[in-house]
Amino acid sequence: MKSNQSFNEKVYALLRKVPKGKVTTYKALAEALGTKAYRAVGQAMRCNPYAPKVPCHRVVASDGTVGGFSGSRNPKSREVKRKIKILRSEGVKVHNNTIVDFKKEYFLNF
DNA sequence: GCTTTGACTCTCG
DNA sequence: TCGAGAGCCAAAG
Repeated sequence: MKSNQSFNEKVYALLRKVPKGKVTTYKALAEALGTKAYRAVGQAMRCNPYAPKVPCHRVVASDGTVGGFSGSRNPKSREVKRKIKILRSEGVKVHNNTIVDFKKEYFLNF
């Protein structure tokens, strides 16, 4: 299998598979790709060339905490806050930077 | 082509 | 229960 698309693009593809109102984790994405590059997935989000197509806000930590990137460290950015707002709009309940019923909304069946 | 970093995760103390 | 360290892979310099 040749990697025609870059690793990040694969992540975007999987992330795009995530239905609306559901969330996933970096681990799930990495595992789905057949690798353990959890961090590589995050890096793809960091670039996030496909902003609307790649809902990085739907990606959370394995613990279900949204914090982990520019949010906990930069509360002033409150960028995460906006993402949380979107998640709530999608139907995902988020409280205290954490996904409510995370396991319930956890989507790993790509 | 090697080194550094990174929006992570897991295990040990 | 919380904190620190190691491991893993990939992209960028």
